Amino acid sequence: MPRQKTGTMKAEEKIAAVVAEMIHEVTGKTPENKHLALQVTRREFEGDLTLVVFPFLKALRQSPEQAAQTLGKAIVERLDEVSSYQVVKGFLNLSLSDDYWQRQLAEALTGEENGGHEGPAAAPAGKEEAEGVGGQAPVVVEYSSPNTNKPLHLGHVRNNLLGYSLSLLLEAAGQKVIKVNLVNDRGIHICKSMLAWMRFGQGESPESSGKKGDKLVGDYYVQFEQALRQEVEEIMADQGLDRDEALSRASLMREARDLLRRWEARDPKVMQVWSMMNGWVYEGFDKSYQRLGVEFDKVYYESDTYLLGRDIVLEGLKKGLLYQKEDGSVWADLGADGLDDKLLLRTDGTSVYMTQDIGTAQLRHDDFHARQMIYVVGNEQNHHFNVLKKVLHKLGKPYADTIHHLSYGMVELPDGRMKSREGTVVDADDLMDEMVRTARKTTEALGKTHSLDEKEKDLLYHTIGLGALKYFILKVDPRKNMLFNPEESIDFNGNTGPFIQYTHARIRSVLRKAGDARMQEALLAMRGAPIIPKEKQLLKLLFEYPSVVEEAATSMNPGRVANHMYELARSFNQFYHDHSILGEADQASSSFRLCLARYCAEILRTGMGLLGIELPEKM
RNA sequence: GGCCCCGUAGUUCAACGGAUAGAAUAGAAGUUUCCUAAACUUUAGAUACAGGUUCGAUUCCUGUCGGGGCUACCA
Repeated sequence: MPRQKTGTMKAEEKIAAVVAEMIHEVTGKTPENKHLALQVTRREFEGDLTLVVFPFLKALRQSPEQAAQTLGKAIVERLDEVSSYQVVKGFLNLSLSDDYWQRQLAEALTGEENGGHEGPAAAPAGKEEAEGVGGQAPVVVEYSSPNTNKPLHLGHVRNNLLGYSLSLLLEAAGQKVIKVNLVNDRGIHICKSMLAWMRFGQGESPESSGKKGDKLVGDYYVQFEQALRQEVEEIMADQGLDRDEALSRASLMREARDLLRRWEARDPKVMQVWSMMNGWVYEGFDKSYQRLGVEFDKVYYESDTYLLGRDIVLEGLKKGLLYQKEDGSVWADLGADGLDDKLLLRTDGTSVYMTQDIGTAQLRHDDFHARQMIYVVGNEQNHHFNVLKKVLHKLGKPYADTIHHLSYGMVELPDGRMKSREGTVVDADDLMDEMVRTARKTTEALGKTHSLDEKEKDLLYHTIGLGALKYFILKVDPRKNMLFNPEESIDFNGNTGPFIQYTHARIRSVLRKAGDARMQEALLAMRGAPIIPKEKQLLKLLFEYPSVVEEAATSMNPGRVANHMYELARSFNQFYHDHSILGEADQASSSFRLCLARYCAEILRTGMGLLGIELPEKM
């Protein structure tokens, strides 16, 4: 069901009400809400809204045709908004009057808000009560969650775009949203890049080398792994040991572990290198985030949360909620949940990944008392989050139930997943560079940049390139794995971001030509214009938008919005190809089309905005 | 081995249990004196397989086959 609007009642709700009433009159039963939901009539049939009558047949004791006829007749009689109905098999197709459509359009264009952006204030009054949550408890969305030993790659790109878009979607659906990042800034992998830098770096810095900070640190991590592999090979050859044994004897590995111990002991020298190198990485990340257009309200660092996690675990142990083995390691018994027991503190008392996440969850809960804590994390960690929830339950934390893992699929390459060992990792910055380069090439080839200065051009190419990338990724259902082929550049034609951007630019061009005065006139002058099929199709898509946003928010799937935006743009192009807006002789029709085009541009802008995609005025 | 996810045109993606399974791209053929041809039109092409549930299944259930993930005192 569409969200209840303050003020006017939508035709759909009135229709549903009439149907419910009719069914009740005849049968004495109240039909289920889900059966009263209307769907937009498919393109190939006449009508605007469709009611499926099959669910009512038993109660009404009528044939599909009869039932549809009865209901259709009653609806047309009782509601001015509905002008006619057609019955096709068990489907009742209702047509709304042209006048109703035009009133809706005028209202949409003059209202303060446009579709889907109602803001928290417009949320229905008893909503919080109904959910038993006091006030405006926010939703916390964690995304990005990078490690500080490697630059961002394509997988992070999907994660960041999803997390950011999801946050905007939830806000559009009336929630208060806090965007957070959790930086994994501690652990053996960080020590590896530190060690390599200390050994081989000779004081190299981003300034001295001109390298982006995250890249520089990533290079040392790679260098460590190479040096380590070489040392291990040598040990294996010289001493005839197997790989595991050789690994544990390798001096590099021992030094890295030693570094970790010194770090945990807060050795000032180690801390100094650590914070310096992390600083470089953050500078680099910030550049990438800025280019991607994502941001955070708060950043958590694992180095701040793992100790809290350890305290919580120790407390749980004291309370007897956890158990300790003879070697000193601490475990959660998850046998009752059908899972293996989970280690929470190692024999030497240090923390594991799970321990840190326990601390993070607690800290986050204390900070925001969120109604929901969403973690945008890859589906390879399904098990981890399952266990996390179970462990928190075991520890008696009620917020365990507020945790939701938005488990998204991997980005795969034609030969499978990215592997750093095989050098197939697609770097985020490189990818963005390439997108912008392609945007430049394509745009210049079309020769449409005369009127822009250099700065405007750069901005435009960035907008188009990033638009293509974001749309490419967000149009896919987050839960599914998706494929990226580095050999083929991401498309700019067809079902793509630039296609939608281009459609918007064309509309804006028409609107500029019309001018403000004519636009104002049009609002009043459009009444009485007959609506033709291609206009009707556009109207349907435009007014379907709010429910699409709602659906996208509840299903946490920005792809819903992306695909709707494409439908809308395509539908506009079809209309625009066949019919003139400003050249139309009939004043009412021309005005109506102008309004239609304007609303179309607005919905495209807000909808694409929810995907983090900007739409240029010209391109 | 166990658990989880996924199999839709050549390819990449759609489809609250609803009508004749939509698009894009690649292929073939067209459209520009006209508000931006990054557009529009036509054409051909798919639900892995076998059962079941029901008015109706790509969607839900069972089995088979195929792909991926997880199953660390890594993160």
